[in-house]
Order: sequence, then C-alpha cells, then structure tokens
Amino acid sequence: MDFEIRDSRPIWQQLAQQLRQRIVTGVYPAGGRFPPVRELAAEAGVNPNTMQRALGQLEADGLLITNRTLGRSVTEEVQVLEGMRRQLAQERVEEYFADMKTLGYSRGEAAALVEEGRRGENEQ
Amino acid sequence: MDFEIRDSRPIWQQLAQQLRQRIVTGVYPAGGRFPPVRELAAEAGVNPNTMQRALGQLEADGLLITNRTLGRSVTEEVQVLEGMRRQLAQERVEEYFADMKTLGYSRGEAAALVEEGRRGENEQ
DNA sequence: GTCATTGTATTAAGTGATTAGTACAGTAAC
DNA sequence: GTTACTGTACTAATCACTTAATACAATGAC
Repeated sequence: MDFEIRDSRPIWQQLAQQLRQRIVTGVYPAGGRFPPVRELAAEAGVNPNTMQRALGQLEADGLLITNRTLGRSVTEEVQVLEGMRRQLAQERVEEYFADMKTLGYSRGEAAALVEEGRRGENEQ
Repeated sequence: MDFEIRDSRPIWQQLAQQLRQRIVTGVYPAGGRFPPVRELAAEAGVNPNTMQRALGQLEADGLLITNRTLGRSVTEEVQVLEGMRRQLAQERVEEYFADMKTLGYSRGEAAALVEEGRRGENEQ
C-alpha cells in the first residue's frame, strides 16, 4: 500500500489523509510504535519537512503521541481510533450527498445510484 | 448560488467544477448565451485570467462553444449535457466507494451508510 | 563516553498558482 | 467612423508549497 500523490492539493494534506486512513484501519496498531519521519518521507518520496507537516495534523487529531526523543506511537485509546473512523466515514457520506445535490440529484436518487453500484460488484 | 473557494486545490479547477455543475443542471440553458469572462470573474472575485483557465476546461469538455468575438454559448446538444451529468454522478459514486474502501468499509457497508443517511433527511 | 537515532528548527532556493495591469483584434450598435 | 464589448495574450510581481541542506538536543545501545 504505497502513498499516492496525484491531487493538486498540497502534498502534506494528502499524506495526512492517507496516514489517517492507515491508522484508523489498524495498519499501524493502537499503542504501537509509529515509523520515524525520515523513514516515512523516504517511503513517500518527499522531503522530511513535508512529512513532518503531515504528522503534525495527526497529532492534532489525537491519533499520534510524540515523545520528542523517543519517536512517535499510535494512541492506545481505541475508542478514539474507532470514533475517528466513523467520523471520517460519516463525512464521506455527507460529502457524497452534497456533491450529488449540486448535480441535481435528491438524497433518494443519490442513494439509489449507490445501491446500483453495490450490486454491480464488478468494480474492484 | 455563489462560487465557493475553500479547497486548497487550484482555484480555476474549483471554478471549472462549479461551472460544469451549473451547466449540466440547466442554470445556463442549452444553446443559450454564456456570461462573459470578465463578468464571471467579477462574480467569483477572481482574476479574469483565472476564470479564463476554468472556461478552457469546459470547452475541452464540449460544454461550451466559443466565438472569439461574439462570446460563448452553451452547447445545443442536450445529450452531451445529460451524458456529462450522468458521467459526473457515476464518478462520484465510484469515488465514494473508493474512499470508503480506504476506511475499511465494503461496498455493502458503504451502501448501508448511505441508506441510513437517506432516511435521516434532517440534513439539508 | 561514543554512536546512531529520534523529533525539531532553520535558511535558502525553486516551482506553480494567482493576481495585477495592459494590450490587441474582431464584432455589434449607433 | 466611433464606441463598447468580446475573447485572448502577455509580462511582472506575489504568495504558498516544496525541496535541499544543515544543525541541535535528548535518548538508547554498546
């Protein structure tokens, strides 16, 4: 699962989003050690400064704990992790409705299109 | 319905998206006159150059016709408009599934959350 | 103590987006 | 012809993002 930089949004924001996803889905387990900035920067192919900015976001979210000289670790509070996962999911749902509304689709029509997409499992 | 610049994506991309939505939803009717660059730029509070770049996208989409000295007009081909509207909607659906997958939700779970959101019509 | 690793901070430079300002050519109205 | 409006083009300046290259202090391993 590599980092993907494709948007025209700032790289550090994209990194923050992808790291947030990794954390709430358990790629980096609760309470476990978190990779050092330099290592993540190398993996993503970006400057350590850029990665650091992304990590700052995750600390603000309460997902990461920083011990200045000991490195970072994922929070042990699993309810924080699960809460963040649900919150992110809920935000996606509302974003979806909002986007579809600008295209002239009601919530009912938007839901129907998703249901269609669910049945056509052909997409990966 | 004002323009909204909030993302960290380039402004002209956000403008293009919002104008595309206006066109496919009939805010600017098929075959009708399209507002001049300077007017749209003033409405959005951006530089005419920036708005022009956005309009270039819509021409590439085939939504706008440009007569260099006569101004622009919306395409008369309504099937192009409706096709674009459906295509955009379909893209949103797949984006939604893709985003939810990164959060660990299957297509079925993602559809269920949308169905929940549909029933809670409280959100506008 | 020595060394490597950690997060963090700093400065300088490069890049792309955006703005500001101006200009030009073609068309319509008068 | 004159005027106003159209899309378009160009240059210079500004700003945020990003990179590069360091440097520092604290910790653990040896």
